[in-house]
Amino acid sequence: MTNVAGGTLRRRPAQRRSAERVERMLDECARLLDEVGYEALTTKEVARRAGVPIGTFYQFFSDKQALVRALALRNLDAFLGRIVARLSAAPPSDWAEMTDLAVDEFVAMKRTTPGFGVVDFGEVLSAPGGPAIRGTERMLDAALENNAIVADRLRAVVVEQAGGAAGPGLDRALVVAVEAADAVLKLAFRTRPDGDPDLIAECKLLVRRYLAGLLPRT
Amino acid sequence: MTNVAGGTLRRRPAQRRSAERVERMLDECARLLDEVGYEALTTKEVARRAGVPIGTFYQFFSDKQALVRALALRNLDAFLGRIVARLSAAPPSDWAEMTDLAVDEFVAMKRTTPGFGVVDFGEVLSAPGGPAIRGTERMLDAALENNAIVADRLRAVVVEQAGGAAGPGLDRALVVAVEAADAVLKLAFRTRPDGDPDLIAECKLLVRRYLAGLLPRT
DNA sequence: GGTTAACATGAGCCGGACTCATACCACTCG
DNA sequence: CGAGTGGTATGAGTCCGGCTCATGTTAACC
Repeated sequence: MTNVAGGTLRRRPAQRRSAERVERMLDECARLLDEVGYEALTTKEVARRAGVPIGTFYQFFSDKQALVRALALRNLDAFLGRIVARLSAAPPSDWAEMTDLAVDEFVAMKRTTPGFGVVDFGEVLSAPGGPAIRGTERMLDAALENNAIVADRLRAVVVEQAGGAAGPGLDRALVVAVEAADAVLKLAFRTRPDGDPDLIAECKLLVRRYLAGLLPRT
Repeated sequence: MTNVAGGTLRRRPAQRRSAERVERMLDECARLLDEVGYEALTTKEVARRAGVPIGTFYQFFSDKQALVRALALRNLDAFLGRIVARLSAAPPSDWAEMTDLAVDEFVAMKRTTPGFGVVDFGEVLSAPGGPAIRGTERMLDAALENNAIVADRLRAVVVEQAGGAAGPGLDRALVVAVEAADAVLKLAFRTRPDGDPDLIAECKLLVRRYLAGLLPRT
């Protein structure tokens, strides 16, 4: 699993104290994201709450985006970790069960993990302002199309679990499914802070129907 | 159709000159969005390019978000206008044709209209940072869940065109379909500036399969 | 104990969002 | 035709947030 230092940190924390500080900054970032959102989040406030001077903050994070990106990656790993854990604990017999499970885990994450789902993996993790950025250095390469990572890891699990054949079609379908599900789930939580159950159900349906034509039933 | 002044402007332009200025500001906003993205867009630069002093800018737009929101609404109206025009010119005989047509129009808009699709209707048009905003006045009510507007208008067209029965299930399905399609299409344009054709095709498939179970075939 | 390199700190710089005191203008009325 | 009046236009200036860098502090090694 990619950990927090996976290319997003300026300096990898060497001492235990530094590592704790980084964690605290990420924690406070998450809480602030829930409280005020991405735009209103300030690095000063994150540093203040984490009890870290602003200078030290910038020793570890090159900028505000890097902070949020690091948090997103941490959350992503937690999310995938939970899915993998549940899959190996009780392997589903069915495709539909498997995707339902993924949706349920997303919902559980959203309810318990501060800052989860506030930032759009696809948007924020790729370059600021999308691919149209010109004058500044592109920070793409590192994180371009990060939802593809979700799809990638899911694919590995999926191919292994269900014994389905891999292929470009499957890959694309998974990326699309993840992107669509992500959007609908975000809508569900925008509509209702605890997640509109109807929309969550509809999300499951969407993924099922989309994938139904494409995949074997194990 | 909601025009630009539909609740998003501080002051409605009375004279012709003012109206032109507002249009120019929106045009420049659109081009800047394509060039540098939302974050790097500055109100000063928009005003400068539009040949309008910054003070005047703020006479019409309460803040940066309001500007982008107004642009999004203008684009949305253009988009829906095109769909309605094509629908009445050559009514499709089929559900699938109709949704394909909507996707094609989205792609055409994206290719010809600066700034289209850069801002997420759902995200930017609702409150900054989602529903979790606390300290500041909420600007929800006006624009909460704007993708619902797309769905709404589509629904009207759809029910009329296809003679299908309206209902809460249909409404929800349309909102979900729009949200999902929007996300996948954005992915298509992030992957390739001119829109990845495979992903565009996959988007059509997604909507077809999702709606197939729900709707009559005319 | 002394030398050196890594790390920590926060005052301050730069620039962007947004305001407000002032100037300008169109129009009315005596 | 000039004074009055209410809306409109303007841009210098305020405030604040992202980010830096000169300086102070600690750790490590000889």
